[in-house]
Amino acid sequence: MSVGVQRLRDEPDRIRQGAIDKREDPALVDQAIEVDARRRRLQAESDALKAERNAASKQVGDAVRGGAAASGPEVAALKARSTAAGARIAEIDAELATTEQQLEDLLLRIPNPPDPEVPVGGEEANVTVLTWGENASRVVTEADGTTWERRPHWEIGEALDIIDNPRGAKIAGSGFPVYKGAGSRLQRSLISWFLDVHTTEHGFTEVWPPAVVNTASARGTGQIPDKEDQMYIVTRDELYLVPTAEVPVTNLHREEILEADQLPIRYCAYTPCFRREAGAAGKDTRGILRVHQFDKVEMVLFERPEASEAALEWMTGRAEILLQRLGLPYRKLLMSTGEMGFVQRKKYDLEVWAPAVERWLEVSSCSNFGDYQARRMQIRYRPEKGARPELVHTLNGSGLALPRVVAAILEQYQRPDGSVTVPAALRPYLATDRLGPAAGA
RNA sequence: GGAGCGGUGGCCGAGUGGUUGAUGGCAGCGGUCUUGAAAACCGCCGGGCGAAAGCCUCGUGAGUUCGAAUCUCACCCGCUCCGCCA
Repeated sequence: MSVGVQRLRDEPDRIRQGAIDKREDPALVDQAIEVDARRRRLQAESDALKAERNAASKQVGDAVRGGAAASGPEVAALKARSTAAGARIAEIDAELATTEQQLEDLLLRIPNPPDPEVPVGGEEANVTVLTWGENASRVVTEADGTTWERRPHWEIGEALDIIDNPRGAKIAGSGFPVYKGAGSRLQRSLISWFLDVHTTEHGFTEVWPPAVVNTASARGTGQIPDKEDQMYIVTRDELYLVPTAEVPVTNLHREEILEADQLPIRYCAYTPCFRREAGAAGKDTRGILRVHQFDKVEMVLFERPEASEAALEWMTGRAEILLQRLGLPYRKLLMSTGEMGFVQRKKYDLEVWAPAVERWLEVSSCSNFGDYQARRMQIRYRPEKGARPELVHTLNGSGLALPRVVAAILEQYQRPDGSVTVPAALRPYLATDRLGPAAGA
């Protein structure tokens, strides 16, 4: 129930190649085709027997109403026919059920084939589509020839008393930072500004969803079973803390049939994001680059199939605009088949330059899922009035994730004295043009 | 947490064992009429599998029966009242 049996029959080669390029097992494709054929054979057999049983049952009713004795031999014979068919049906349906389960299991393990434009390979195959802005250097040379060195964001955060990791660790655990004073206000400002730009300039509808979802929703976006290890689970109430707003917002239209004139639907939503980061122990332990709880504004699109390709470019552009207006140099990467996830068809990552740690930091990931997610969630639309429903295409992208944007700001806008200039776009929100001890943090 | 009521097609809403996949209304689509529109009238009008015949689907799952939307059991969800909390 992910790649679609119809497509499996229509273009097995493309799906097989897609699996190879994504470094998954192409043999599953052939197994699935085989199981599908068996499933259809059993289905036909079951249907024929059911037709037989239904006919016999109907005759029982007709005979009794026609005056035959309910306990007479004529009725008894009909009943026997129906019962016999019923017994066979039970056997075949049992086999059918296991076959269907097998097929579903196989389909769930076949990845969404990448878009033809996606470069084949691993990390080395990622294509830098563009770079924007001039990367600042760690060592700054002033006009008078003096030099100073940028300090990493965690030092600045501590020095300005706006990020408190140790106390976060005390009250919740490591990876749960506390933002304080101007740091807290910076969070609010970024969230508000992102949402304001998306809603007032880009036509998104703002959504404020729950920060937990139920099992069905977690399954809908593929969080379970695929990424279950990454999620915090409230077992007592069978709830999952959202790892991204994508999960609740995409599920908004789960199992719905939309009208064509509703599309495209464009949502933006802020939520805190909770991630266990299992298996990432030891990576990026300093600062706020990799944490268990962070804040993010997400864009979620529901599009007509023919529009999704252009929509990915458009949506990625909306995220880029935010970085440009913050004045943060960044690069845009077209991710290779090996780097992109199981369910994506095409994915761009946006990375900002953090000049003190001299690293590119991923702040946005924008993907087109084609109909893959929609199939799993049964999100459909009617191309024309009265036409049969078809699956929509879904897309989503960060616009943007906060911690690394904050880190980049603290490094990029740093001054020799350790204070930080507020990017012009945020000044109306922060009500100051400088973060520093003197700014009343 | 306790008590009660309820979950039927895009929506409202009939239907308590036998041509009911489901009466009726609204919405929608096509047509007649009209300069055009409205009104009126006629027709169409849930979804899935399947090449088709046909099969499945009335919250979900199991059961009773020759046969279930209709009966039984379990579960899920919603609403109302009480309690609790803000």
